Amino acid sequence: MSVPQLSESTEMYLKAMAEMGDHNVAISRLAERLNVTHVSANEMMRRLGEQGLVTHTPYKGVTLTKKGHEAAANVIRRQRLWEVFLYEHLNIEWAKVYELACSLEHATAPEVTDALDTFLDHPQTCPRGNPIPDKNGSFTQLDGIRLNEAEVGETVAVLAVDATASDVLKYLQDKNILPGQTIKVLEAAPLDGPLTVSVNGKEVALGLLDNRPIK
Amino acid sequence: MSVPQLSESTEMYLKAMAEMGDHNVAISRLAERLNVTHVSANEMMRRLGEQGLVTHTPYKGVTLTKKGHEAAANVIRRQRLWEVFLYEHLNIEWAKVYELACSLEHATAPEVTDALDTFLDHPQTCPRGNPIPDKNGSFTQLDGIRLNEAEVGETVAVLAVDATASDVLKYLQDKNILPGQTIKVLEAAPLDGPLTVSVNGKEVALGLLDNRPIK
DNA sequence: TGAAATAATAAGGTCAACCATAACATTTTA
DNA sequence: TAAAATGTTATGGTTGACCTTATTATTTCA
Repeated sequence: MSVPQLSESTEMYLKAMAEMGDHNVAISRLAERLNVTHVSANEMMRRLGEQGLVTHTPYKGVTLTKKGHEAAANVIRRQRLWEVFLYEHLNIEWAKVYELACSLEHATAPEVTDALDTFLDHPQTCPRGNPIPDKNGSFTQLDGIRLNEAEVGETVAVLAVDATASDVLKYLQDKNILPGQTIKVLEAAPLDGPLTVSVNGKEVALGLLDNRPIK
Repeated sequence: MSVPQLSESTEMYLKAMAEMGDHNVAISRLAERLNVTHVSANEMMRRLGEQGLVTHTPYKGVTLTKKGHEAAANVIRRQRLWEVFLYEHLNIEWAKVYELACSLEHATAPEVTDALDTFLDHPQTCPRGNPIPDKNGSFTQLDGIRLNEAEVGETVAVLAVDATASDVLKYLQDKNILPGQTIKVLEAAPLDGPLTVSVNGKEVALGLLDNRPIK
């Protein structure tokens, strides 16, 4: 009770936008990710526009305003802190943590967020390897490359995983493609096709470009 | 996301009913406690009745069914576990814990509840002294008396506090009327009027009958 | 026992966030 | 450059949980 100043729905849209690059996000991509129709997403963008959270340039996509970006960083902060708690302290499996933390984030008052941050000793990244914004919403930027940018034959360490869909996370968990893991790129199918990588001596196919490794 | 099978609103009604005695709860009391009109509460009771969660005997009040009682116990379990976490581990002040935990409870998946219970080492009571239902919804019953049932002149230990309203909790916190505290009943105004008690050598007036001490 | 208090129900309205269908505008690409 | 793809807007509908106002039913108590 009493927590939300922005609705859960609004927070989900803002978070999705931030996770999708913040700038000129196609409304149809947003709709896909949030599992709503593009008409609903359009409507919602109009509302968020009225609230000064996003700007919409027709046919070019939506962009977070400063205010929107701050709100999004705050949501992401809450979520990633919960991810750390669920993973490190409650021992919940890696692939489930994102989704379970997502529910909690919307119900978390600022003082709980801050106390949690203290309790966790100010973690820098979530279990997926992504940075946790600080109280003011500043992110430290990861300096890695996308997995599809790695050379064939190159061995890289997984820095972070962008994926949020639970089936993708489950797949990565099963194949042991987790932050810290070393993997070797064996083959890249043409036209940005699937990559074949080697993990712990096993070959794994990755159709998704959802990993961000560092050399 | 994805957590709730019962809506937040439904959970709040069920919890309130359980906290108010479970049996023949006057809909108008319920409405007061939840800050909705009695018409809305009536409507909602009709819906919960259709879902088999409550039975309504007109002019007699509403009663939780077995199913409703189980659901309520589950909500209370989640809330009280969060209360323990917020109080013991995040060091959030006693008077705020109830309300902050209330937000979290609705966003908590069963596996998170169970993992939290394990993390907290299966606590028996919340910071307000009330028992935490187990996984199956069984409560251990407190054996105390209500403060207004104590004799004038009697010294009692506070077993638990029933209050949930944040201003009441704040008052009790300020006056140090917390579980474990020893207090002496100095005077009882007639007609269930306010009690005067002594706490740490200070006199405190209690108009509310919202404490449950044990001899 | 009859008036006052309390409880229940009816009727109609709001609001956020969704939906579908359809028309129209712009951009991409073949 | 025209057709296909993509994006936008309009219209009307749904659902849950509220609201107000008003009427009717029951219980309580003086």
